[in-house]
Amino acid sequence: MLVCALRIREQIFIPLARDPVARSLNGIAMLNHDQIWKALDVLAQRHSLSPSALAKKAGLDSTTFNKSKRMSLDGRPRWPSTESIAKALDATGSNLNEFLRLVSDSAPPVLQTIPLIGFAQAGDGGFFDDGGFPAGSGWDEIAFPNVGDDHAYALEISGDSMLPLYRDGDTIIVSPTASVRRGDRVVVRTTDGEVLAKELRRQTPKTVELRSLNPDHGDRILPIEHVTTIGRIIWSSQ
Amino acid sequence: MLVCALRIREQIFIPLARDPVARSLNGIAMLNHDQIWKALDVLAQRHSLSPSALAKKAGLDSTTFNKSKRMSLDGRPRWPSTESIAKALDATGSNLNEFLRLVSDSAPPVLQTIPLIGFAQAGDGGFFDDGGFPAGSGWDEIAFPNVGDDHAYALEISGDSMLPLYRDGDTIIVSPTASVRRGDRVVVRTTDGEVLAKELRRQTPKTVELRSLNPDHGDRILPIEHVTTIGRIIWSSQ
DNA sequence: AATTTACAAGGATATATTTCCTATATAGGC
DNA sequence: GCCTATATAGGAAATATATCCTTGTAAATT
Repeated sequence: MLVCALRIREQIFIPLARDPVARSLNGIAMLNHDQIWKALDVLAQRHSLSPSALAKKAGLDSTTFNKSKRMSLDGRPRWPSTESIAKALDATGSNLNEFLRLVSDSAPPVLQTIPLIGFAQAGDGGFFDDGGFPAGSGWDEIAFPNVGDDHAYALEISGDSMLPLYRDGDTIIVSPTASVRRGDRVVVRTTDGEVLAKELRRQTPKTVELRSLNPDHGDRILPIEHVTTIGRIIWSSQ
Repeated sequence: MLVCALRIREQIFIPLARDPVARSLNGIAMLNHDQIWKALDVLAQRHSLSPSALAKKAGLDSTTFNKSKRMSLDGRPRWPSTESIAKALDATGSNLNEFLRLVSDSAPPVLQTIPLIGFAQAGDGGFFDDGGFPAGSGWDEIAFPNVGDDHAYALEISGDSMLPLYRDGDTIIVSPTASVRRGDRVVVRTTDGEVLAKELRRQTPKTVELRSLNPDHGDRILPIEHVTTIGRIIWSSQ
């Protein structure tokens, strides 16, 4: 599990900003100026828009965000107005949080919105798409550090069937795209609509072998064709 | 544990924005406009500055952020320019992410910097102060959602002594100020310099009774005067 | 090939924010 | 109370960004 632990560390452990040091104002102002324009470009891209299309969508003149207008002829940087940015954000259904995520390369890891549902509900239809990702409208949401998987979801445990590890009411964070290996704690969805939280013992081309988290329950060997998805459990509340 | 689970939910579960719905642009623009001015005011306050002193510190004219100039005579909202905001941030040694926290009342909870240390090291001297809070310079740091305890710390498990619950390399988040009750998973520090992760069975005026997380180990009953601190485990990596 | 559409550069003008300036209010020190 | 410094309101002018408009290019459509 050392590799697994390191992976978690890599994702969450960050070099945080130290005390501000003496800096030249001009250098920083230029940096933020570039970042703001870049963020607008990324915002446009994310919505499959060109800068001019983003401006138009925002009710601004199509030339407002032109690259050619980002520096004056006299070499002075031109800053988009705060109002223009607000309009662009609104036109794309984005909020200021998302914009500032785009702005700052040196930001701490962003919080991720993680959909949350009860464990018992997870087997019902309509909550996952074909890829095993959360879908539909029955999900609540929690905030958590970026776990490196946009499709991560949270399940709230119900009942005592996963003791001693997970108690009633605990919340587990699941990454459906994370690679899994022997020993990982996983959530498995079967074609029968079952949702299981187990430890992965072995995975072959034909079967998935799972060890129960509750020692009172036996191991489970599933034919691979009965397994819809396997997601790795990455955090658990206590 | 229902109350415990609810407590965690209260701290982390947030009502996040749903899908954008039809909204009048003017209403939203006004909202962000107010927020940005308010954020500038809070930024000034945080540095014991008035709006005019903040403007001056930023190299702007002292009237730039005057309250009297935030709406034009014709009723049109005036927005501070992005350049002015950038200068104010730089003058106060703030970055855009700190500004974000000030801007948006509906922002997700802030990230908390949580000190991290190896479990085996935690019993060594110099890592905790008298109140059981992290101290000294041997701590690494991770980012985590605000757990409601400024003194929370993280311990990285080493060894197999806490199986099946915690494996080698797992990281647990501990709140030293959280109240604990029977059934809580806790980290106990003793006067002998031991650090134990156990489940709290009973706490009386004279003793603390702990159930081992590893069923191979017996329960432990400690005289209260041997117990330095008890912190509650609130999250665990998997 | 001709036309239409989208995108972007560039210039002139309109509009919005900052700057400059003045006056008044407030707070702190003597 | 007086003096000084700071904070704030308000008006005019300077400066900066948005808007309007034109032109050129590329790609898609007819």
